[in-house]
Amino acid sequence: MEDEASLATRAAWLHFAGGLTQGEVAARLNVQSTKAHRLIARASREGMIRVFVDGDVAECVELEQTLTRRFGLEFCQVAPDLGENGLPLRALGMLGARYLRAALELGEDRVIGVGHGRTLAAAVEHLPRTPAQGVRFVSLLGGVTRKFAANPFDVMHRLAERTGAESYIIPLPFFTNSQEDKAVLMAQPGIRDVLALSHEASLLLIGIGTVGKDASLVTSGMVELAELGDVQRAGGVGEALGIFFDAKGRPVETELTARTLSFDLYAGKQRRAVAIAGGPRKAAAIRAVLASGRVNGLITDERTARDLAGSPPGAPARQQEDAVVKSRKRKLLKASV
Amino acid sequence: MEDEASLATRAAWLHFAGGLTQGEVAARLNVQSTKAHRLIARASREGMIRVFVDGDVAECVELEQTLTRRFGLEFCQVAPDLGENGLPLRALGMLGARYLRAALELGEDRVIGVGHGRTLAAAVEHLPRTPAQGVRFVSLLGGVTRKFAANPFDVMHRLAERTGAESYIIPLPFFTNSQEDKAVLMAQPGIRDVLALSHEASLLLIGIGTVGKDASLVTSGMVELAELGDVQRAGGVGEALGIFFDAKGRPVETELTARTLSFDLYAGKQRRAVAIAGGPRKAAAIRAVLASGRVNGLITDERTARDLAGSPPGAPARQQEDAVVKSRKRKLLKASV
DNA sequence: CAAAAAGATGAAAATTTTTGCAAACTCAGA
DNA sequence: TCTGAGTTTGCAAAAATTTTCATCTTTTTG
Repeated sequence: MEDEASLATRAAWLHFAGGLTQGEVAARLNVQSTKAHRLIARASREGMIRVFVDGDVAECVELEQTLTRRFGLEFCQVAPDLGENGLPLRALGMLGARYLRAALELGEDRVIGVGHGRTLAAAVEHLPRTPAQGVRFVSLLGGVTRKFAANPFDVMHRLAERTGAESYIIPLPFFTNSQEDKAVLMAQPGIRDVLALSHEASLLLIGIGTVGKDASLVTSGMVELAELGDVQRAGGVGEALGIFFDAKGRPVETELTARTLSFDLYAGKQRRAVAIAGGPRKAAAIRAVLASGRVNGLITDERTARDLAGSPPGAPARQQEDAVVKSRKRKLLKASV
Repeated sequence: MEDEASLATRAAWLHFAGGLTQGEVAARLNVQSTKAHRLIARASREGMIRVFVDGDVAECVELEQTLTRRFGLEFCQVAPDLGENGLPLRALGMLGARYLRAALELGEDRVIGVGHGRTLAAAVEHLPRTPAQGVRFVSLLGGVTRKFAANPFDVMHRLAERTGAESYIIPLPFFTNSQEDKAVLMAQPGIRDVLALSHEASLLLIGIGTVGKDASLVTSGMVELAELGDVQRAGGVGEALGIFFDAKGRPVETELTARTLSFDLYAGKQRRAVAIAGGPRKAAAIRAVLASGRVNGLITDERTARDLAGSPPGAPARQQEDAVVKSRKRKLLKASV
């Protein structure tokens, strides 16, 4: 077992780093070429191979500039369209991982706050092993869900595992049962420390949620649909770190607000807060959150970026034509990139 | 032109990040599949694709630990064997580039000193574009060679080009004709400044040379074979930054010493000095240099590491058998990893 | 302006990678 | 020791990739 994994790594190294043909790898390792293939496939499957594409795509760069200007951002990154259905998790995960990696290697941030959501999970998923002792990750919100869906603790754990950094979580529900509960829980010794730590974060990585009935807040069981209904009626369109914003970017106060257990985006100094978000139904939510001015960086995908930029009439149609992604089995790199 | 590069990036992104087949990429981009291939190949060739192999190769990790202990190093990295003939430039280049990149992104070193040699050249060759303004590279030795072979200036230039950093060279021979010449040359205004700068370096990247007749010092025409003979007779076995060391790590004084135009490893404070070296005939030289205690990091390849670790009797022989690497054209990833 | 050189293109061939499948193996439980 | 589910193997076919080569375009240069 152990031994085989090491062999798989070696095979992958020979193939990807050394550029040997799978046949050559096989010869070197004294195995059958199909076995070499399987070793390499295994290494890929287990996520040992990480690929980043660094160059610029003209259209995306343009969108980045447009969005930066339009929303007064400090920076913006747009991932080229991969034609994914539903959430563009792959594209976002990739870019998010690249950003996070750069931040880690730059080493300027000693404490990094982390939000919730499938998109953030995808970013961590794509992060290559990057040693970063001295950095501490801290969860910005309570993370107990009823159903399972990208368990936030897993995300934090994986982050710790990939970087060797310590990571602190808040083992409490995102939304408490009552305002009193919230006060009691927040006063717990362990919890207080984590909350205090989160205020030291110089970089916040956050997701953005919608308020529709397909919002992952609902599907993951964090909130009841009815509760979200209140928010919607009050004008809420987008959520970040448990705060709901209306279309103008103003926080919406509802009964939920008082019992939300999360980092207070409005407390303390303005920090570097980077949102990673995108997807067919997210544009309005993203607009709302950006309008709040509490977020100064955005990582999104090309289609969403186009939406946000105000979809110019003569937009290139060719992307759409055959947007149907053949659902064939995933290619080697596919699974792992 | 400009436009094509962008398209190439998009194609590469679709292929590597999205996992689309080259045919699918072609369809999406409305081009011929062979053109898609060429676009992707181009992106790879230009170093836009970064591949990380995350897993550890058990044997290499073990060797790293052994060497770190045995030579009292601060750190050691061992590249898995790629079965290269002659110098393992690819493996070393790869690991060297990774190290340099990490150092650049960490941004702690404002001045980085750079030595000579094909190995260092290979490391720079593999370095992806890594913006690093504010860093200055400085050549640690004179670099005029008689014949051409990995012209040191080219290395420095490429380093500058890849990183956007300034780089300073010493446009003089490595070995001057006489001791008097050396004094005169070193007093030149421009030269003095560069030498002064090199003393500010907090990180030194150096190569290690042998003293045999195939030493690249000889083949590149920097030294006459006869001159090296003197060194050998005096017990010299390895060279680093123009200083020759005997098997115990003591510097060897010869006639050559007095007219060597290079950074003085013995001057000033001990710095972080990392040697990148490996290859079939280098073990003795590396031992000598490490024994001097002037170097505290080593990046080498698996075979050399095994040599250095004292080649245990029952070492795996299978690696050796078919070490012949077919000299076929490079695979896509090959060029870029 | 025309010839030469350099570069891009697409069809087809050669090579490499990936998958399907049946035989061989492993190993816990009867 | 035998049995059967679950793996692992290796062959061969299928799919994808890379290279080759002949042709066509563009650029350079005399």
